[in-house]
Amino acid sequence: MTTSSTTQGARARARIEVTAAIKDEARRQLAAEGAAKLSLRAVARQLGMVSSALYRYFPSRDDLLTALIIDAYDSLGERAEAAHHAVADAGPLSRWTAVCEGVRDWALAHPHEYALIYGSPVPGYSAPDTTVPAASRVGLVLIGIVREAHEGPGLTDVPLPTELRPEAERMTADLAPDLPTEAVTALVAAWAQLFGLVGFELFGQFNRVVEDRGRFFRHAVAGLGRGVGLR
Amino acid sequence: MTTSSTTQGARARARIEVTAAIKDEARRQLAAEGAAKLSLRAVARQLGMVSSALYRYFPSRDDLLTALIIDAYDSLGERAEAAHHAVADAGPLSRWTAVCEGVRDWALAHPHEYALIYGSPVPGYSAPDTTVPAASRVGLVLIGIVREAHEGPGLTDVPLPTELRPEAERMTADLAPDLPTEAVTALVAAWAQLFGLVGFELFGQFNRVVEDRGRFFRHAVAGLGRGVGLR
DNA sequence: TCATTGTGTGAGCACTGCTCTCGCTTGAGA
DNA sequence: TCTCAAGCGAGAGCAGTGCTCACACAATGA
Repeated sequence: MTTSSTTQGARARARIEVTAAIKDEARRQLAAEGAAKLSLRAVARQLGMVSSALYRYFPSRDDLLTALIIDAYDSLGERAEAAHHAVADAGPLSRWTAVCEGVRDWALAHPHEYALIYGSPVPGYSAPDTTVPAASRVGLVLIGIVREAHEGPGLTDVPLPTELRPEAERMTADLAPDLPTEAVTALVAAWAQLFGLVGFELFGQFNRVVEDRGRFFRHAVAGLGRGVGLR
Repeated sequence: MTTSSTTQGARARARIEVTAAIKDEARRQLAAEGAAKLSLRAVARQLGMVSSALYRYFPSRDDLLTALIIDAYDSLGERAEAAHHAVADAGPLSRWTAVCEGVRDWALAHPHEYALIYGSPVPGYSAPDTTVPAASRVGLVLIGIVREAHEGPGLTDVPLPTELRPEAERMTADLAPDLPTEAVTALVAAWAQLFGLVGFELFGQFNRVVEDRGRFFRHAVAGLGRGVGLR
């Protein structure tokens, strides 16, 4: 045991490659057919291996899905971070809408992966804690925008009823102790509402209702940003 | 042919009963295990019939799901309408939050049915137009609240950028020509955002983030209502 | 009365996730 | 350098799935 260093034997390198190949093929099937039709046997078949061999790499279908979920969160998180960096010198509200549009663009480009992470959780499946860091990335970008606004041009005041103050302060301590608790609370709500907009567009709820969805989305998320105190 | 009247033969009545029994058992399995694990064979087994017999009533698994979807939409719609009637003499904003809380309560009580209609669409499944009337009921309740506010105490002004005006007027003509286009546009956005809040709570996105979810929800939807112009 | 229709049966197809045993190959320690 | 456990792939097999089809029986309407 105690095999430590980076340059492992051919065995270990092969394992990494095969694992990646399985995930790639699985992602391809996911994009083509959706999570429910992702079949271990079909993945193995496509890779020219027998289905049981695949269990050497992923102990179950759910574990494969978990790997794909983490990748999807990371992919979306990267997109949000990239969108943020691309408009680094704009005002807070512009940065906010840019990040939101990055999220929407990613979702439209990867509908099945979006459904995997923000749609209904698959069967009895419940995401393990492993996914938490990747899942947090979009939220962290949004917090970053509020923070920069707070330290820079400032935030407008948003109301917070007293009955919610204990919970608001709990959340603030957890998420961003350096920010006004009103802004943090509004941010959490806006975060959820953002994905309501994206989900409704993606899952067909806007069919026959909203046509010019890009413009509608831009307007709606600008409203969200203002609700958080950005300007 | 041309069998017309209500009091059909025993055959027809039996068909209705069996159809209902199938849906009931299917709903039971849906609530217990979720849509993906709903099995025609298991339903048939539970009902003491052979699986192929079930195809006399529902031509495919998707058709059974469609029936359940419509029922779920109707159940949710009823709940929203009941919540509305229960606070008929309150102010518009109170009525708004009451309806939103009705939606949330229903979702928490029927998580799998909620996932079925507002989560990611099942496999390759895409909901047929049959579901539209049932799916519209919650939206109609919300429109009704805005209408009563408009005809009664009035709506506060909400901004609408000129670039969105054409789309906003299209939506208004479709949904509620008698209401201010600013309010209708804001309403559509709030409608989607409402389900973002519900979905995040139900699908675990609020785990480790929001604890006092009832209060948080109440606060957030009050903000949504204000964004539409209610007071 | 008789033919048509509706309904339940059971076998069967092609597929799924997953398990288990069997050998081959690899690579680290003696 | 040799050895032997561990890693890995093959294949058979189990229990389950959605769905189809030929068949038999019962209800219905002409």
